[in-house]
Amino acid sequence: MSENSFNEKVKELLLEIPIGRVTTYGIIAEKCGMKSSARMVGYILNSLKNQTKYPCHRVVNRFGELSGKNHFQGEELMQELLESEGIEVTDNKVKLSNYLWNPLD
DNA sequence: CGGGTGACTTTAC
DNA sequence: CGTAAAGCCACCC
Repeated sequence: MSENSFNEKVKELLLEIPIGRVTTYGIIAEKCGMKSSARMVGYILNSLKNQTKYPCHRVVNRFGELSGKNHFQGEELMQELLESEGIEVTDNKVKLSNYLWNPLD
């Protein structure tokens, strides 16, 4: 019995994201075996946003936009966290070409 | 069981 | 990366 496999897998994957890197909902979804349901990733992250244990701020949409920043505790908290890790945030988004993390890495 | 919603993605134009 | 439409799945009423 794998419990809430999806939820659990997302948590594990979040903890595997290296500092100074970001990933997308689609990648997480696919890595958890539900690539068709990237929406669920954001939905689950919403449950983890209050838990500082998980780096929810390192998850962006496919264009690198901070789609979840509005759902964070502070309005600019997500960007501040990313910048504190060395990630440059411009126009409310990051450069996936430079910061995107691939689980295979 | 059905309808609405959401931190998304893909395809088409 | 513009808009529009469809797919997707958990959760709530």
